[in-house]
Amino acid sequence: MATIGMKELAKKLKLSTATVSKALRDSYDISEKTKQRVLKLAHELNYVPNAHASGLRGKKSKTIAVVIPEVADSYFAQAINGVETVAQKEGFHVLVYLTHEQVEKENLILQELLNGRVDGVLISVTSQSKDVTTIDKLISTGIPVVFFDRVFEGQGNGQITTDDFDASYKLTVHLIEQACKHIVFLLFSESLNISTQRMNGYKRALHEYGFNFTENNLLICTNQDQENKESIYKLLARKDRPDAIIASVEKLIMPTYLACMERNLVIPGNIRVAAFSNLVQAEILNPAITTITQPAFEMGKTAADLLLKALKGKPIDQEESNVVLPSVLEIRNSTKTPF
Amino acid sequence: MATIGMKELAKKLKLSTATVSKALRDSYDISEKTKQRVLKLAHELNYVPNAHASGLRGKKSKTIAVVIPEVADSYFAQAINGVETVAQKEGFHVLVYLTHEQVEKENLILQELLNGRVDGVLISVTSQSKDVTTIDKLISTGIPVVFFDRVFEGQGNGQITTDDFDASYKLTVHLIEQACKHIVFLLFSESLNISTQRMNGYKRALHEYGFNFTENNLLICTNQDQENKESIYKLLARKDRPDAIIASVEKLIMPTYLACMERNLVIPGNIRVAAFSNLVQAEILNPAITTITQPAFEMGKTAADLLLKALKGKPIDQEESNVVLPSVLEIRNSTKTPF
DNA sequence: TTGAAAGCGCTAACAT
DNA sequence: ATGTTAGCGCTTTCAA
Repeated sequence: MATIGMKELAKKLKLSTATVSKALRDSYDISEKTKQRVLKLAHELNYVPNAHASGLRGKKSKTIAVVIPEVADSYFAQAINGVETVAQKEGFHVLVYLTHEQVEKENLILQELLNGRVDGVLISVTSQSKDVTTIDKLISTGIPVVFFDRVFEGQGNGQITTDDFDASYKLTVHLIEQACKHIVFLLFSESLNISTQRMNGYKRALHEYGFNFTENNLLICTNQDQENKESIYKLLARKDRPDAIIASVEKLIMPTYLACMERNLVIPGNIRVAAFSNLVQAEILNPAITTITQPAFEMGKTAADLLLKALKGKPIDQEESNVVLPSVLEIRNSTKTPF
Repeated sequence: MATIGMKELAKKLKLSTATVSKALRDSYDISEKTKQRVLKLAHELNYVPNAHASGLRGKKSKTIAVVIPEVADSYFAQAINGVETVAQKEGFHVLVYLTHEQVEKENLILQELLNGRVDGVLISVTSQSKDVTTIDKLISTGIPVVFFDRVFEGQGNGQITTDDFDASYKLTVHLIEQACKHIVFLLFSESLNISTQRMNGYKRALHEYGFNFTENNLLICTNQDQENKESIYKLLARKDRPDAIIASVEKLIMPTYLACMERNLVIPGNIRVAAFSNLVQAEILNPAITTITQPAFEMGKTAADLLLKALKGKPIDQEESNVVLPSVLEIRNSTKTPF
């Protein structure tokens, strides 16, 4: 049993496919009566237009791609949710592609999108991404690209980010106010804008409060949990052991907590810990962790809205294409000075 | 600058599109030399075949849909990862649809997939889903449907599940061995197979150990976090307050922990808590929570493998289409008898 | 070994 | 207000 197509629909109605097509798209030059007839039967027979045919014909696929490093991260999971909400409302389909933090994969994926599969792209780049040629190619092909969170400055048709610098600054100040004297920043990538923004906010706070910033203030992490845990474990044995750690991305929370446990260091008694994270369970961690929480859902929503607006050919002013949403510093027990 | 199409490619090579097409698909009746020439230029010019054209022509879209209740849940995030891994390897694209636990949405989504947009469907149904007509329609249209985790017994082209009954039984026995006398099971849905399986394993253990099962052993939860928290909060004030709680799905962990905190009940001192959850951070919760962890990634992978196999028209035997993977009971502090 | 041509299902320009 | 028809880009007979 195949699905019904427009031709059969037309035949049953004793109309031409053209009329049916127009009726379905609510064209002005079809009589109300005919429209009703068509709509009714289409509904009854569960007519669904063939996506490839309309895609081929109309050069529109009603599909967008979301290209992200991974799904198993609260931020991205929540962001996808936001994207999906908008897409569903507007009748768009969402293709999800995971780069697994590999630039090469990212590039292959973007290449594949060059030929009509999607109308637009939402992307949060890899920690090593630098090259914009494929993205430029997409755009010059007429496929708008909107960045969110991990953006390339000044690229694409829009950028949705958070105030990483400020948030990081505030968090660092908070730690300093909790009497921390040696805060180590766990850096995730040296090229990612979010990483440098976060690092710079941290540096700025250090500077303002008269602390020196040296290489010892930074621990460069990778995408390997085990590796990270070992580096942090070693970090905790340094003679100038830090009295606070800032995990610049969510995935660094686990290795940090575990390393502390293994070293028998109590958080926050012996060491304070804070993280950039959207983890829903932040409050019930042991101890509850102070976080900078991004409006992830909102960001996904905003990015999708912007993309769809671009797809509709609506004019987009500078302000709209460059949105910076505020993160929230949620202070919890992991950074509170115990008495 | 538009993207290059096969026609231009053919012209530049002084060949017909037919030859180019065959060369690209490595057809037997094209000379090796021509194939090389075609492949070379195609690569140089970044030729990407138009997805809609091939989709329309060949009735194959190289796309599968993953229909799930939500992404912001460790299980689903990990499962998508598994699906994506297989899809990427096989050159398939993945459309993700969220039902937000609403049957109506689920149905609309499935309806939309009836017409060629995807070659196959992976689904984990809504907590209220009961009707299989759309799924049957998909299958009879030639679009295979594979269920994972939240399945309809005996439906579709395959089912990937875990040993929920056994896992739940084991967990309950564990609690009983920890001297728990009044274990309450937080039920998420009354119709979902995973829910009933989990509940039945629990009941069985109670029974075997000589405990009565009454309505008081069950707390029916919803999809509303706040609502759930309140029910649990009330539960904790009953004269026969439970000495253990089993959260049958991950999202019930937060309300449970929070309710306990608000009632000043210490886990596991005053009450023990365990959950079905794939939360990566289980170990660093306060306290570390005992979980039944499903092989989520593996399940996604297995489901995708099965679906692709069906798409390739390979024969699938009963055993293959009905996979039950083992969950793991990870005992942590939340259920340990304190001394 | 290569090419000509039909057609996948739909849309839109152009008749009627 | 409705119908005819061409064509989107590709694949696949079938003929050369």
